[in-house]
Amino acid sequence: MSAAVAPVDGGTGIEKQRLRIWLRLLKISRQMEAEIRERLRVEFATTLPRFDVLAALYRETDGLKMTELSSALMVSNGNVTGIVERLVSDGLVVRIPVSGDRRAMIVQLTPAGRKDFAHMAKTHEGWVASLLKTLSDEDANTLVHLLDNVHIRGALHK
Amino acid sequence: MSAAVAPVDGGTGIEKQRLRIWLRLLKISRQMEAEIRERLRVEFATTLPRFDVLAALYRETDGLKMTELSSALMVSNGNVTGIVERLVSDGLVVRIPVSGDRRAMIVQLTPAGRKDFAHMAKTHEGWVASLLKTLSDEDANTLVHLLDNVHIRGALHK
DNA sequence: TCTAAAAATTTTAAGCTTGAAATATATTGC
DNA sequence: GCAATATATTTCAAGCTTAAAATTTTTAGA
Repeated sequence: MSAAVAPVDGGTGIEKQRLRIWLRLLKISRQMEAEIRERLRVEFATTLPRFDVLAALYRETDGLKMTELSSALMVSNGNVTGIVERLVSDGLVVRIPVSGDRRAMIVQLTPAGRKDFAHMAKTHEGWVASLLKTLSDEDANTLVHLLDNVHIRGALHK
Repeated sequence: MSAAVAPVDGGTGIEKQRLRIWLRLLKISRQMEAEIRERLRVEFATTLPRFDVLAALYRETDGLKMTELSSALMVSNGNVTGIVERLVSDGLVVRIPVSGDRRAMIVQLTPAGRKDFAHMAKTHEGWVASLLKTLSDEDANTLVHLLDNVHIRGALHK
C-alpha cells in the first residue's frame, strides 16, 4: 500500500487534486480492507488471500489453472502456489492434472470449499454494505458511475 | 487486499450496489499501487512501505515516535520496527532517545533522507496525475467531494 | 528429428505484515 | 513507597508478496 499522507511539495493544481483523490481512495481501501481482514480472521478463522482464491474458484465450476488464477487475482504465480497449498491441506480445494498438458494443474473447489465459501460470501456482502452505510443511495449511484469511468493508464499501455 | 471479483450470491439491490462500489474501488487501488510499487522499485530501488515512512517523517521536522508513526500509517508497531531498521542502515533516518521517557524513540529523517524523499515525492506526484489522466477535471472534482464524504464505520465505532 | 523458444509452474531469497507474547519503563491509586 | 496497570517498543511465528531463477513440458522451426 502507498502513502496515506497529505501532499508534500509544490506542483500544479491539477496534480494536487489527482494526488488528493489517490490518497483518499487509498485511505478508504485500507480502512475497509483492515476491517474485512479482521472480521474474516475473527469470524471465520481465515485470511483475505484465501477468501480471494475461493471467490475466484467459486464462480468457475470447472476450476482454473494456476496462471488463470494468478492473473484473475492480479498477484504473482509464486504467490498463488503457497495459498493453494494451504487451501489443499485444509481440504477446501483440489489440484487436478490437466490431461494433454503435463505442466499445468487445474484448481477446483471441493464440496466443502464450496459450502464454506457460500456462507462466508453472504456474510461478507453484508459487511461491505454495512461499512459503506454512511453513503447515501444517490451518492452511491454517482460514485459507481464515476468509478466505472476510471481507467488506470499503466506503463504497459504506453 | 481483498476479493477483486464479481458478486457471488443473492442479496438486496442496495447490498449489491455497495459491493460493486467496493470491488471497483479495490481494483483501482490495486492497479495504481502495483504501478507505483513497480516504478519505485525500478526508478528509485525502494519500496512502498519505505516511501510511506519517509513521507510521514518528511512533514514532521521534529520526527515521530514509533507509535505515532505506526498509527499515522495504519500499520502495526512491529511492522514499523523492521522498516525503520532498514531505513536506518540505509542512512535515511535516525532513532533518537526521548529525554524523559526511556521507553520511547523518536524517528527523524537525516539530511540525506530528506533530500532523497523530496526528489521521489516530486516524481511520485507526477506518476499519480498521469495514472489518473483519463479522469476529466469535472469528474475529478465530483469524485473528490464524494470520497470526502465516505466514512468507514468499523466495528470499533459500534 | 532435433533444437530453440515459449509456457506453466515451483522454488528461492528478501522483505512486508500481522497478532500475540515479551521487555522495559512510566503512571496511578492506595 | 508499592503494587497494579498502562504505555512504548521489540521479538516471534506464521503467512503473504514479489521478482528472479530453476524445472519441466510443449510448441515451432529448420
